[in-house]
Amino acid sequence: MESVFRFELQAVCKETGARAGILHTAHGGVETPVFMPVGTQATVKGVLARDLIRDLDAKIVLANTYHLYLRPGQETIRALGGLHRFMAWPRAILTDSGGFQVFSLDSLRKVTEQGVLFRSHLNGDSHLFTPQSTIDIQKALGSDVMMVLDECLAYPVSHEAARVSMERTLRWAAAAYAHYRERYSDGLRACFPIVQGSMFPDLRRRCAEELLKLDADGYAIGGLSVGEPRALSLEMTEITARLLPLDRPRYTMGVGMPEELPEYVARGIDMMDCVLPSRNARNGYLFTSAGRVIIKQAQYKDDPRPVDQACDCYCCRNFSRAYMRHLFQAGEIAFATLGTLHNLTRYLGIMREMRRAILDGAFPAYLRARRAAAQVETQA
RNA sequence: GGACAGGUGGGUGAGUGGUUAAAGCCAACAGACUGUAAAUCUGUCACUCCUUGCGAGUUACGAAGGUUCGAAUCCUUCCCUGUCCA
Repeated sequence: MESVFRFELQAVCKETGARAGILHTAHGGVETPVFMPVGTQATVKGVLARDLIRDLDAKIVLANTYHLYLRPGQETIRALGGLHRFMAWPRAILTDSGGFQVFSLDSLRKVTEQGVLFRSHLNGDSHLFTPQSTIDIQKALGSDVMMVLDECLAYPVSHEAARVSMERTLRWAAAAYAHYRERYSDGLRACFPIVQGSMFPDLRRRCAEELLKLDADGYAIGGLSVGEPRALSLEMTEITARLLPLDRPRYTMGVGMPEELPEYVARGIDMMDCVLPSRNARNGYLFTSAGRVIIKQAQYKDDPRPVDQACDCYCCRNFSRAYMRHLFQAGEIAFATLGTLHNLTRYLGIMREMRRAILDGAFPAYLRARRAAAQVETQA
């Protein structure tokens, strides 16, 4: 029986290795390269699932195992028909394992060989997350793409500490994958292991090579955007991506700024996610084709122009910068909605441009143009 | 007319003799944010000067005087605000 989940590679840029494809899931196809909006708590903060579908036409979003396990609990979600039904999102969902919370909640957890012992950030209760339990939780949620539990390290760390951690992440990945194969590998969903190794090429290489033995549905590159210089994130991605199988999707976790997206795609990455478009929107930082707009700045007080004159999102079609600034200053909820809608439009628009360029064999020219534009913005 | 209570930096509001150019909050201004403990967080917020320093000077707690080494803080008078009584 052919698996519902599969990655269809449609085009590869000869010059850069950038790829265009379709990730077929039980909840629809996902054209790649893709940016996945982050919806940690079963909602992309600020926007409705309806907006994500009608306005943004997003095909896949993220949700988070740790957060949904703590509240409302995966059994509650399962009883209500699963995560897709729960959040009225009929399209694909990728769930992160909680590995990022090892990094972001570092003061509330303890890593052991067995797994990660978290003290709940909500009430202090202890919860042990194991490679197997995080897969069980993600299955209960009904995730289309499950992630194995990994240890996301902060930067910088010593080579030795990174090696010890990476080896443990490898053992966890093997355990999680065995569990997944045994119980849930029904072709309706996928499971991705995560390459770690901090900023050490030899560790990245070893980790990737070991994970290849799992013959996984796809591969993620984790442990980036944890405080390292941007060039290092790209370098680690490049080193790692080269080792990954051509016929499997590649996912760089937690990146990046809009001008960085083409750089990842140029290194053969198919999937990305980041909280920047949604979080920064709520904090008044809007991404535009002409650079950033920090909407609270006094210069926008009477500015009648849309946030981005080259954007046709609902926000830019209807509202001025002056209005957006007013909403932000007044603390109005509508600002978060409009700003997030705009920022995600920008991100998804960039991804669509890139996909088209790759399919048209025009990606190298696209990349050069984007790099030139980014150069100009940096100097401005 | 009388009795109380008050008048503090853009707003609010602490401070009731010295470590106070004056807490906190708000507003304003600027910055950060990268598999979301975030509609969050940080910085600036009287003026002038320089050798930019836990630097120097000036002005400032209704007004004007006074006491004191030293006053937003104590005293006197005046002005204003609120409440109550005539």
